[in-house]
Amino acid sequence: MSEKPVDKIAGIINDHIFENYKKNITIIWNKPPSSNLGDVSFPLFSIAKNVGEKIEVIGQSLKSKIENQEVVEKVELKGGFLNIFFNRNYFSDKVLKNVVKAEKYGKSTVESSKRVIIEHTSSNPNGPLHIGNFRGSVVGDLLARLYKMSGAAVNVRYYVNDLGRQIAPVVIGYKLLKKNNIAPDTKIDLWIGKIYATMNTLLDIQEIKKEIQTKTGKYHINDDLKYKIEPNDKEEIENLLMSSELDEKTKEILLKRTKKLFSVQKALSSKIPDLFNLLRKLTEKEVSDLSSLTQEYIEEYLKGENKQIVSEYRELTEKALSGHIETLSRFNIFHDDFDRESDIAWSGEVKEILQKLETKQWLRHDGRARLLKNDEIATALRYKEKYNIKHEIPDLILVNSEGIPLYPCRDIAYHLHKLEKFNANLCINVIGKQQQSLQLGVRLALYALNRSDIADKIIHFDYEYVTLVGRKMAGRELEYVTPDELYSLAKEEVYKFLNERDYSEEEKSNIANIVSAASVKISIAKIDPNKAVMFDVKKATDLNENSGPFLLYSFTRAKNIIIKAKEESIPIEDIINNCETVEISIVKDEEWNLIKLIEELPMIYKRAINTKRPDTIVNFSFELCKAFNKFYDNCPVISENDEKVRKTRILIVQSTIKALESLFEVLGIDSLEKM
RNA sequence: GACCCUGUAGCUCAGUAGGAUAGAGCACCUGCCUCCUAAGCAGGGGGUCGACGGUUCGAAUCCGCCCAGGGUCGCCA
Repeated sequence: MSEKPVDKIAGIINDHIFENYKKNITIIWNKPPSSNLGDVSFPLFSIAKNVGEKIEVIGQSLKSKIENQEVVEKVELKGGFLNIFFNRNYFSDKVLKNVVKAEKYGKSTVESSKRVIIEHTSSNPNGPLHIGNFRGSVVGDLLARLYKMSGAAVNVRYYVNDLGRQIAPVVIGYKLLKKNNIAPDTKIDLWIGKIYATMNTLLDIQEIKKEIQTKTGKYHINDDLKYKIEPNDKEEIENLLMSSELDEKTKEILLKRTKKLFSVQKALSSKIPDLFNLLRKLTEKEVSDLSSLTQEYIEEYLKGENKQIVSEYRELTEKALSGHIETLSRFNIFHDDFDRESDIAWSGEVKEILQKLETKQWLRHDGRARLLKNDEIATALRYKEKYNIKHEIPDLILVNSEGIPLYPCRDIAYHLHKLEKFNANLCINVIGKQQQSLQLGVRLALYALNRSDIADKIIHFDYEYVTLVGRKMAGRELEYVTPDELYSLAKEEVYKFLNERDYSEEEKSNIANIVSAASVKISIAKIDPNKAVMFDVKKATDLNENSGPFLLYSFTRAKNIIIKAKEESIPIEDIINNCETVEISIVKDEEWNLIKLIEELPMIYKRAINTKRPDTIVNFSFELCKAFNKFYDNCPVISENDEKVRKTRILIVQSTIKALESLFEVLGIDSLEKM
């Protein structure tokens, strides 16, 4: 349809008001609460008030203007609303034939002027993806697909934070295992996650023991127990601290840390006893001082000159990343480019940036540390004014007191060339909400560097984190749920259905893969990213609770009608290819409601992009499927005797298929003909 | 203390450029497979939209003030 009927009517109202009252007002419309009130309605209150006319009078004159439109069946004036009923056959004729003939329904050029970078996932390469950062993957993927559907050029990037301090012990642990010919007993990133938890715990134990020794001067560390807290260790430390001369606050902190470490150690030695003990023994045997070795690794990798260490780091992070990629691909989530934080650190850009900032009045020195006075930048360069920020903005720490540049420096450099490389006019960073102030800091730093042009193109698309029912996620204690886990749990559920069906093993496996992926992905995608979610594994893998399988099932039902119709020798291809000649005949509400929804799809895409709410796509898909299932139950296609009605229904089914294919593409889920 | 987000049915969540009787799914009851796959459909119960004020023809939606939960706030990312 070249112009939406609603817009056309709104236009008529607008013209009428302008002609008679010389006023230009925005016309709003909405869906009546019940379909027997009409298909669309225009509230007249504000219009009447605006032009100083009685609602009845303006309503009547608009009614007579509108009711002679071809697409309009009748107009009713009720309770201050102008209610429009469309001519169902006329409206459906336009919609169905347009959709059926479309190469890809919903594909548009609305955003074709945009070149969009979407950065998402960007999880630290020291363990598996868990549902927290996977939420970002899902949201980012939907956004990317949405922009593509709307004609934008899209570049999806993954920022690999391989410089994190906590990665060094993992590299060391991984090397120890490799040297001793211990092979992974599970998916590589999961295995790395275990090493991460273990090595960082060992490191912490060593460090706290050292600290207590220095501070109290009395504690003696048994060399064999450098990396372990025994129950009597714990008692000794507690007694020592209580009787020591240290101030209360220090005592309290040290005590708390000791307790925490003891419980983490306990958790690990019960969850992964073999690996934990093995790594502890290897560390004791082969690493004299884990703490200083870690420091050496961190420093060397930041410099990037020690080939040996660089290659060890690269091997480990590459492996972890390969696990992420494998996981993501199960859910049809792909990246175009991977950028390593270390590459940026080695490039010299950070130095340049710091030098440039050094010349500005906003850089504050504090010993060797460098801080950016963000509040002053935001005021002086009118950032506050532009984005309506009224509160104070905290400083951004660029360099720590040891003179080491921190993460934001690299992120500033990254943004500078990321946008230029792709010639992007929009950059959406899908990053957890915790980084809100950090991300703002980076944009302000760009302002300070006279690159407000770049900063203004960056959007921090923040999403809330995921918590587990009854517990917190904690990588260090191996307390997390992975998308891989959900995927296999969902698969078990799917097989419960499939085992009652007479499909081949190959078919079953294919169906199980697609349904499980959709189930997990949709269960995450359907929630507003702004909402912190309490994640319940049982619910997430309950197929009745989730809309993913429901969407897929609706599609198979639609497809099946077409397949069956062909078997019954109904000339489907012919009807579809020559749909112009079909005389549309709508006889049931279920047909009509479905068609109205199909017509809305392009608008839904537009709105999802404008409001940056990819979750609305899921809700719309669900509504559409619901309407289709009602149609399915009430409107037989193949056995329908009236030829016009039958052909109309075939076009309705085909349009539904087209709409769902489009939606599935945006959601990144595969479709099935059988399930 | 400052800032951001959230609070809607027993549970999980939609609905916010102000609109008519606040909606789904799950769970709980009741029906429907001689009929295109029942992973479906039909029906039922269940709500002071966190509280109180304000703005107006009209508020879950906008404003103010509270309350509760989560997050961030100088060297981790």
